[in-house]
Amino acid sequence: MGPKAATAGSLHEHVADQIRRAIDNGELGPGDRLPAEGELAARYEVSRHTVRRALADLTAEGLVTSSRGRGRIVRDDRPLVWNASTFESRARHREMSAEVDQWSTCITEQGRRAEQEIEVALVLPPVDVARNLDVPPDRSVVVRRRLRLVDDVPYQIADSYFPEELVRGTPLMEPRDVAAPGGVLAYIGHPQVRYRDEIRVRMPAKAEAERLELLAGTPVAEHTRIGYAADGRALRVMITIAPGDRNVVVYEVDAR
Amino acid sequence: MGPKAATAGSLHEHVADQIRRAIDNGELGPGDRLPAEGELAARYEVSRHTVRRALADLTAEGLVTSSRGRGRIVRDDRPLVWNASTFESRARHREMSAEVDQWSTCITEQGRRAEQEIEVALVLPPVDVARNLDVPPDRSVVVRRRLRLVDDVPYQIADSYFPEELVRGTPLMEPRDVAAPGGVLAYIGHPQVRYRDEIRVRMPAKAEAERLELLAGTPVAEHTRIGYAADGRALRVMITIAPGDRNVVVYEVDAR
DNA sequence: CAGTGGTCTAGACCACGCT
DNA sequence: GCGTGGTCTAGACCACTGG
Repeated sequence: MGPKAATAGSLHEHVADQIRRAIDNGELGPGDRLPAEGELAARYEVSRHTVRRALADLTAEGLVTSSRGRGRIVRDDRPLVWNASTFESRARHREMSAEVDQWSTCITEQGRRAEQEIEVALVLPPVDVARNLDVPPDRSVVVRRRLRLVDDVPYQIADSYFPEELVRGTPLMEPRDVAAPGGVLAYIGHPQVRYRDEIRVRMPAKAEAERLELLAGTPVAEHTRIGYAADGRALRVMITIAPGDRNVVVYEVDAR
Repeated sequence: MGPKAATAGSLHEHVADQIRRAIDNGELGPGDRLPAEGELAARYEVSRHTVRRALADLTAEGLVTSSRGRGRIVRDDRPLVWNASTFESRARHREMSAEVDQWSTCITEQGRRAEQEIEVALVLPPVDVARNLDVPPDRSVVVRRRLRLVDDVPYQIADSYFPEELVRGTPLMEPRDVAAPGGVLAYIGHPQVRYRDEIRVRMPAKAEAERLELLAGTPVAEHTRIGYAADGRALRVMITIAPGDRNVVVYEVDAR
């Protein structure tokens, strides 16, 4: 027969549609194993390459995963909730113990185990950070880089940038968990009274995907929080990379 | 030579890395055309299939686009801002003309042209909607489906679900723009005083990708807003699908 | 060791955009 | 009509997983 007609109702699309349908209507549930490539090729009477193309598309859509030797399975994503509107609020600080940080509390409340890998450095700020922090781009800033883990699975990357003079000699320069009544910035004399959050959605860079151990077809939210003092000065820029398969971001808003 | 060594430093990864680097350091800027597949195959001394694999990965990462006959070009994404915290706030309603709706205003302020295609229907609610709206899953609800366009480009899908008894006989049953001082729900006697927003990040379903004319490798934010009355009753569930290449979601938060 | 997915080649034809 | 990407086959070997 030779090569088939192409484009619109292409063979690989047909194969992908069949499998997608099986997943949508529950024939194939989360965790189930897909038939092997060879079997699918036989079933639909196409070459193995065509089956692989269909499966590659489904993988890019985030529906299935593959691993060598083990086969392909339907993904099972049940993200945890991250309440960005109460996170770091002063009300929340008041009702919480001063000993544990906000992040750990948020996760522990959902019955999971939280952990952070922390690293502190003095760096030249990325251009976006310099602009938002209102410092010259050639002026070093302090960055606290955290990899947050839940039950030993990477969950978020969260990098906080501070003007150097603000945090020099404070506990924020130490690469470990810090917590204080009312929040650490308030504790060192610079309470944040207002935030601006910007949320972008994109595919991860290669380095991010590796650090977070992301499967193919997993997008991330890039959540930027700029914290301001009462006089309008920017105190901190926090950039959180939150994989879509592990995070739901929540805001509770008053319709004032 | 035959088939090469595989996996870690695979050939297609090498090719992809080279091109990625050229994009990162500006050798290839947004809008620039990539060399043809054949030329890349020759340059890196691999088969065309291997080049295609590398380019497919870059496409899935959202870095490049392709179209038949025209070649591949580096993507240029400059998203518009959507301020979800002031959107629909009563303060915002007060300062706005009662004649135009919030969405159009938000876009017009950024110097662009907004448009909506609206459709109203009576449907059985999706399970999530039924739960959030606190109605039985077999009880019909009213849905207002909107496709929002900016300069004729699809920008968001926004579907609002209402309990039927709430909107029967009101302007909300009509498939056209509605606006009223203080917001339409307030106008018909059910002001929203509080919202809960949930933001999920995922790859689009096939139908969504087609409706929004998304390029491969474009993730979406699924933004669910549940509006509550003063007595705690849920009045409305709005589900917005916002493509990552066209949207930045913003929240302004008081650190009360 | 058998079975699965991962990588790669060589070669063919089709559909589209542009000139 | 030429050049581009899109689809497809047939066949080969490699690497990992699990019994």
